[in-house]
Amino acid sequence: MKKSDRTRQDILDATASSLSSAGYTATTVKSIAETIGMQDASIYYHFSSKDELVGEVLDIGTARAVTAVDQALAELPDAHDPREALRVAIIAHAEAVLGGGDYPRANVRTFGQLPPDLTHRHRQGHRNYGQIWTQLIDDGVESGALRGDLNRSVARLIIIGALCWAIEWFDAAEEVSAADVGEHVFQMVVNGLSVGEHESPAVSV
Amino acid sequence: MKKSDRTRQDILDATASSLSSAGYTATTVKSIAETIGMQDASIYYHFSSKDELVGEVLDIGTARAVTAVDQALAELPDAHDPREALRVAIIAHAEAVLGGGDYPRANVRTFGQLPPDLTHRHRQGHRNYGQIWTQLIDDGVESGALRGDLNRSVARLIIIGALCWAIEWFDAAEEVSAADVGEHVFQMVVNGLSVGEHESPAVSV
DNA sequence: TGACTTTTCTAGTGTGTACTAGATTTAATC
DNA sequence: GATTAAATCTAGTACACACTAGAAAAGTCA
Repeated sequence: MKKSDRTRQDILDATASSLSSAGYTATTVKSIAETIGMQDASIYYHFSSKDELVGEVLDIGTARAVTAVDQALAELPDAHDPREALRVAIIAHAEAVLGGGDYPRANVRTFGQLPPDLTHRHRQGHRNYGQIWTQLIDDGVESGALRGDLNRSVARLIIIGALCWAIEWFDAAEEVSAADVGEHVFQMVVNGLSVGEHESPAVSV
Repeated sequence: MKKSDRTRQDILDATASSLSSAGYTATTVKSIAETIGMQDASIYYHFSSKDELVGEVLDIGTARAVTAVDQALAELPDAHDPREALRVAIIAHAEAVLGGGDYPRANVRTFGQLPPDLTHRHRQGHRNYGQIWTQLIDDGVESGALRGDLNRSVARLIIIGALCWAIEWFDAAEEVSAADVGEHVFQMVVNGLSVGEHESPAVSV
């Protein structure tokens, strides 16, 4: 029993690592097996198919990203500026996807390259994640802290998009931390959304 | 001579279409041939390999995006606000990639899924394109219209990233045009960058 | 029409992929 | 230490892929 769990975990880790750096197609069952010193056929003792294995990795990645953002929001003081909530969420997302482990990264990296079955399997998870951001933006607009003249759905997708795409250049950008990227996205995007005379928040200016 | 050119163009068009909707791996030589009613082997009379064909499609896509942005900037009045230049460039990019043909779209869609040879082949093209944006941001900062306290390189990548990622959700977003997406990115990102008391531009507020 | 060139097709090759079946080894239990 | 169960391996299948060779067809022009 023990052995199996350990091996299973090794397989998941190797898959997450490969997905996050090489993408879906280049992640072959054989390459995963080689990474952990096994024959490719042995993988099938633990997982019934490549896609079931990949699906499990992506599930873990989604869960970790959601947890990271939820936890960051939970640590806010009871009465807080809705902009601060957005800031905390953006930075938590950036740290989870860029600086965190391979699992959340695999999620973003393989987005748009997955076979239809897997895409469909994770649609609900993505919707749920998007819901967190919809709520944050709605709170901001309804409290008057954020502009209401823009399409909220488009605004949400632009924020998430800027963060997700960062995975394509983050590794090559030296001297910039994951939190830095989040801070930049917040500074650019939220100060753009924010209504009024810009009492620029502590961090900048 | 005529026949060959026509067929060649059909092959390029079919490849661009497939790349932009299905990605690199799912774009097979056979599927391209089927789209235009040929046998897969016949493709090789016109192109020596799949990657040469794909490379040519990507070259065309890059050229079209560059042309679109350059042209939009050229149409600005001689004396213009650097923010307006950024706005015009952002909208031109959005229209080229989202609303334009399959070629620029293929470029963005396959980013990160290409084999190393092709990635390397287009590195210079991407750098040149990035240079346009670097210049726009530098102009803005040096004229005092844009904040100088943020990392310009990160800012540039965030803007381009927000635009590129839009390809992943744009088709599903109804009632939003490519120009709308560009306008939203500008409103969010540039008003966040801009220094001072926000004389919100005509379009919004 | 007939000679010639251009273009496409038929029929394959070789390689890499996910996956399977059954033998073999390793580990746990009595 | 023998028996059983768990885990891995060896050896293969079937299929999709990019690509090739040479025959066939289509087009061109005297």
